Amino acid sequence: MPELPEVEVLRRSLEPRLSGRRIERVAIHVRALRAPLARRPLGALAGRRFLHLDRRGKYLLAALEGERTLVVHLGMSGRLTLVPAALPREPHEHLALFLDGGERLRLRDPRRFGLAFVRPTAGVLAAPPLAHLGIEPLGGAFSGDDLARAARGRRCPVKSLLLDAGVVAGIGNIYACEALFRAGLRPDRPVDRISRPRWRRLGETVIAVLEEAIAAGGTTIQDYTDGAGREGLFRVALAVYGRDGEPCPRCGRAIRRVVLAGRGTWYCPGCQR
DNA sequence: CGGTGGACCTGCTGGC
DNA sequence: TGCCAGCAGGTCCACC
Repeated sequence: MPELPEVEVLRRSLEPRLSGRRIERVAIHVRALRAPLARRPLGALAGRRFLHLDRRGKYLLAALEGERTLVVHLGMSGRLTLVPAALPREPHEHLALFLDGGERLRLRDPRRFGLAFVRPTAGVLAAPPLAHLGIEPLGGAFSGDDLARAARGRRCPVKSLLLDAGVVAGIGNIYACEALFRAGLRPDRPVDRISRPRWRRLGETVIAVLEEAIAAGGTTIQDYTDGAGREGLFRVALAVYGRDGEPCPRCGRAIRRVVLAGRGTWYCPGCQR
């Protein structure tokens, strides 16, 4: 569900409400998400205060006192919200951190593709599964040149390159489709048939679409909300994603849906070559 | 080695 | 109305 913009909006919404707060109790209600929920390390978070929230790709990193970091990945359907502690537990609420001040941070995830685990703060970025992540597209260091470099020796469709977290971290299906539309590139164009200027343009559209989505509060299709339960508004700005049969906002031709590498893929056959 | 397809889960929607 | 197929924002792993 959530891609980089949604995780970043979540981070911004939770950071001021979490930092300095103390975890009083940890409740675990399910054995495993995508990986088992380790009871002991999660339970050992009790008594610690939140220091700050960071993000790496689609991972949310909550640094706590005592050199512990809680890492959360929302998978497809995960939702992390801060609610009153007395609010009844909802279905699929798998993990809850009860905080001082009478609130709880809860993780709901119907499909259980998410992750939640604890690591020593010092090594969290260097250890799996974060270690292999590629460049941060919004860090200021990213450009289309990074994509061109990663494409060397490969022949996969350009959309697969954008979705490869080892190349760029945080782009998912929605923003891959939207960036390719804005760059005028067909999703199935092989990466060995893209010119340097085209790569640069794609790099720029990736940054622009991610930044605009963050400014709009992310994209809500079904599940996504920020930490306060607010939905994202970027859905109305989507040009192609989920719009098969609708007219292209630029040329009016019907948006087409195909399946590429197992994922639904939307593009305009007129504008994207 | 790179690339694809299936597996992992639940829930919603649309067609019959 | 009810049922079932298909599809969903992600990632990993087996296989060619």
